Amino acid sequence: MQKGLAGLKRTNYCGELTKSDVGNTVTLMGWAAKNRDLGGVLFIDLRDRTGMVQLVVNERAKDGIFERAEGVRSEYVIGIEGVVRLRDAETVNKNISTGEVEVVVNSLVIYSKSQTPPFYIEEDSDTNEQVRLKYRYLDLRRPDMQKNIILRHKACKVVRDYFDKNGFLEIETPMLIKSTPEGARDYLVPSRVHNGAFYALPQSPQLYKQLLMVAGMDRYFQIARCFRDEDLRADRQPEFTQIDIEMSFVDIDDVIAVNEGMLVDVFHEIMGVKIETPFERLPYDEAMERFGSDKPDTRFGLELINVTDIAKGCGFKVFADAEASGGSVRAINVKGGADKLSRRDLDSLVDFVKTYRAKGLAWVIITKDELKSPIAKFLSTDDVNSIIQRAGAVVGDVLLFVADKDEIVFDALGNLRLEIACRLDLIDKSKFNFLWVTDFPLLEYDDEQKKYVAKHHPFTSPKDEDVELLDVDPLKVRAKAYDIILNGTELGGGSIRIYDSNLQKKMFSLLGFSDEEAHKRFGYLLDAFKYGTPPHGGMAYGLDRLMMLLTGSNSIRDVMAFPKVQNASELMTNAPDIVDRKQLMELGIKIVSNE
RNA sequence: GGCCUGGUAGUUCAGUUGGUUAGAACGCUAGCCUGUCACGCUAGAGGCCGAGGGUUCGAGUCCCUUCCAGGUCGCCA
Repeated sequence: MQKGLAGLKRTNYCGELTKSDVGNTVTLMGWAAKNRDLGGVLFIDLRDRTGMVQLVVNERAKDGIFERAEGVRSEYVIGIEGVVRLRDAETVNKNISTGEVEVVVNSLVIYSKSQTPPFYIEEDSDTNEQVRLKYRYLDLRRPDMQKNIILRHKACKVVRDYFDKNGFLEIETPMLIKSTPEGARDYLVPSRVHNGAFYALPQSPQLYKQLLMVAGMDRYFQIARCFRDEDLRADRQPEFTQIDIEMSFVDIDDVIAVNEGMLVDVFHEIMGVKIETPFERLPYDEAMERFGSDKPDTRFGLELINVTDIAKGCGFKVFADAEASGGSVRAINVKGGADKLSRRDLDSLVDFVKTYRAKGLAWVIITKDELKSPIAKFLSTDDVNSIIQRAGAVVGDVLLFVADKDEIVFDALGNLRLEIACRLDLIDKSKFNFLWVTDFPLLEYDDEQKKYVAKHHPFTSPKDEDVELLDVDPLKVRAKAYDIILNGTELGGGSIRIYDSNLQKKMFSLLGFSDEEAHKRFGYLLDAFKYGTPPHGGMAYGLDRLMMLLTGSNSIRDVMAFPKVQNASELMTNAPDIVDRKQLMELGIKIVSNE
């Protein structure tokens, strides 16, 4: 039966005991990580959030302590009172922070016993994630998970302190909001009071933060939970956290400066890394041309080379056709690749680009006196020389070509570039390459829906000098949008917003909303804009992705306490689950089978 | 929805061409052990081989279906 703390009061944490505590009587509480029973003396490693310390019990100890200690198994929760003692030089354990001392136990209470845990509570567990997630409360006891969660807390604190210091107010926005069917799929919450009506969970606090600017709050931030009902990935969860920011009376440079300051603080406090500002800025078009990606990893080369003009006239139909249908032929030059990429490797790279809808990958190996390539016979000597010259290729290099629509060429080569860098170990892991990608297109054309869609979101302002193009050539209009990229990962993005209700109306109409529709969905925003709206703009970061980078994790799940698995369920609680008929009745909901 | 990888003891894995009673390590249980820290020694328990169906004299192994987990494409304004 439970017996409270049994008269003990904790005086110290396990991991914090040092030589300076020698001689002190301390009371410790925690989990028994290990019990080494040597017969006449036994050792227990006692663990808490801060680390571990070795307890010693001798068989001569009074009050049956030795017998009780012998019964202590892994993960029992115990409290002890004891005296800190210096270890003999030859028994010091250099592997733990408290290895120079140990605690001689004078009294011992077993607060709770533990079943044998399904996996070892240790650093670097190799246990299947399925098991770890089912017993997440045990997984979270492991030191590396505790470290991640603690670091996340610290990062949030740095962020809060930074924005506070810079005049931002932390303001909460609602979780039960109006659905906006634009963008990702919404999670819906049925209303009991309004039969047949639904709230949505926010995909982001976007409109509320803009309305806070209209409300004169001037500078807002929030560490906000967001929800998107889309398929999961290693770096995507259905609920995730954004560091969300909005500022009044600013343009791009102001927002960028504030955000660079935040990243400087975070990297200094959390990583002890001094990062240089201002960060490089790269226009979207250049990012795509050079790296085939709007979030380029600039820690290595392998830049894209456009050879469309040379390839269009060659005898290789695939190249000629790509040009003729408005696409392009582009290549990357793998320096010295002839020795590093076997024929088998090349074949696997062909398969690799196919996952990005490329129809194939042409390769050319440059040897001393000939080209080794399936397409060599289609290329004239002139063509070959021009390509080699443009690519700066020399003997031993391998050129890899994709020909298709630009979109596919960029996607395939952009990802191929990363794949090769990874395989050939070309990435300097010690680098932190921060980069702003700017001048995104405001709109994209969606072939399926046959209409324009917003690249960022419908509230993004066009660049001042491009506003006139809205009527003439909307796809040419560049946005006041910017993404922050670190080592090829998009940490966040933002934009300067439209603050003029007429421009906002025009934007909605370009996106194919009738006046009526725009009013129904976003009327409150358009109305608000009629009452004096400051120019404003902001930014949002994926906190989980940031923590993934800061902790060197491979998955976003390792920086979240209770993540969901790929089918969006939670293995510990088994959510989502069916609910009582009575609950559904109250909500006026009837389940219709999907089959 | 598509593609790829995996599922065998509590955990991590091995399991030959389809062939007797499915193995190892760690963990667990019991006993011994006074300086261990991956303690050691001795003994022992522990299996619906993800599930269902099929082929076969015989299936962990081959085939089909299905479930689960991971990665990824689509999707993610």
